[in-house]
Amino acid sequence: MLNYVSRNDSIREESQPVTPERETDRELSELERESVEYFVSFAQMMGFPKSIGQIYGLLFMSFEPIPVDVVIEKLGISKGSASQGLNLLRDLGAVKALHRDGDRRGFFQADFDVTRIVRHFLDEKLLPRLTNGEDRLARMQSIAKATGLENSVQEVAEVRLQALQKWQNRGRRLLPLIRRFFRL
Amino acid sequence: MLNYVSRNDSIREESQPVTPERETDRELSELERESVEYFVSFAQMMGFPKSIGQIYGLLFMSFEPIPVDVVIEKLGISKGSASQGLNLLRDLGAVKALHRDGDRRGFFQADFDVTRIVRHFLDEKLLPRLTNGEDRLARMQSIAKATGLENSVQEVAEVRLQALQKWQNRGRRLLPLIRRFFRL
DNA sequence: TCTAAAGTTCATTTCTATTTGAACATTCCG
DNA sequence: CGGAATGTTCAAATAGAAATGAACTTTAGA
Repeated sequence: MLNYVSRNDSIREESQPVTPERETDRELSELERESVEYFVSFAQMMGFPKSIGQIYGLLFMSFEPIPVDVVIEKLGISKGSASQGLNLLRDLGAVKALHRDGDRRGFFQADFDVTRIVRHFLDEKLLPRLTNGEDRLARMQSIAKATGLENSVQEVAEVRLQALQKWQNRGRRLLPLIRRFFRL
Repeated sequence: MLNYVSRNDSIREESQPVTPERETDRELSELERESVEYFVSFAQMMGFPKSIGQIYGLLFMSFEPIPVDVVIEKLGISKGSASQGLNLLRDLGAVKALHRDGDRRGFFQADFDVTRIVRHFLDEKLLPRLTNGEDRLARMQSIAKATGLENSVQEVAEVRLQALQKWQNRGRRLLPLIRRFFRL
């Protein structure tokens, strides 16, 4: 949390005790640690990698925007993970990129509304699976109807596919229900 | 599909043309292949390993109960996977174990009602995560209230945690909604 | 223009979940 | 019993996902 000033190591030559850059600023506070764990679990539920949850969890509990290098140090993750993770989060709209005058680094701030993340999950993860299931089911139904199967077998297959269809339909109808429920 | 007779290789000495054990019986029919893929996808959505989906998919489209060795041959999976997978499915109630007189092998049959699988998902996968989230959130709230934080920081933290609480609550209320929707 | 900081990319490594298969246990039947 | 068929277990192999980090590109400002 708090204040991440650009560290122009070159200028400050072991002089003033200017906000002496306490070691703890580079470590997670108890609150940050809990937030990180909370969102790691959440991210995994949504099918995102751990690092995404870590980054969002950190930003969520950060009092002000954080530059990438601080994200890296605090979470102990690599430059690559941080860069990719932040870009993904930005694309999801879960995180906003800002910049500050006199600082070349990009800063990031969490969007505290998880709406976009949930919507992305529904649209990009759940919906495709549902659709995929519908396609496959339709294909099975046409195979079952096609000639070439014993009558008894065909009948059994059709009964089962019908039962499956019922569930598939329920799943499909659940989606808008969830959307309405979460108002998104 | 069809007829899996105990193969007592010892007795049938290259004599009668008794249901000549066509090669195709050991391979997946088109319908079975689709069913397997369908349930592999479904299983993965529910957080189960692929093999669970394969096995269930095969049994779902099988006209009659199948013995373990046929599951192994048709799916090309190992004895271990088949054994463990079938036991898990049996524990979930997704599959029923039977035995046939004059055959030492155990036979398995799919329960065509996916209710149990979905219920297991809700109870064992979703609910624990929700509860875990609630615990962590409560912990964060008590940390935030505790002394030791700047007033401004504390206030910001509390506002954010409140927003999070709102989502956590929604998630919690969604669960019974889903249950009602699926009638389980 | 040149340099160093910042950021990106992606082949390689690391980590984790799943599967395998061989050893072991059990059961059925001669 | 004896032993073959069946089923279980779990250490080790494998595959797939994610993270790393070094090479590369871009940018700012001296």
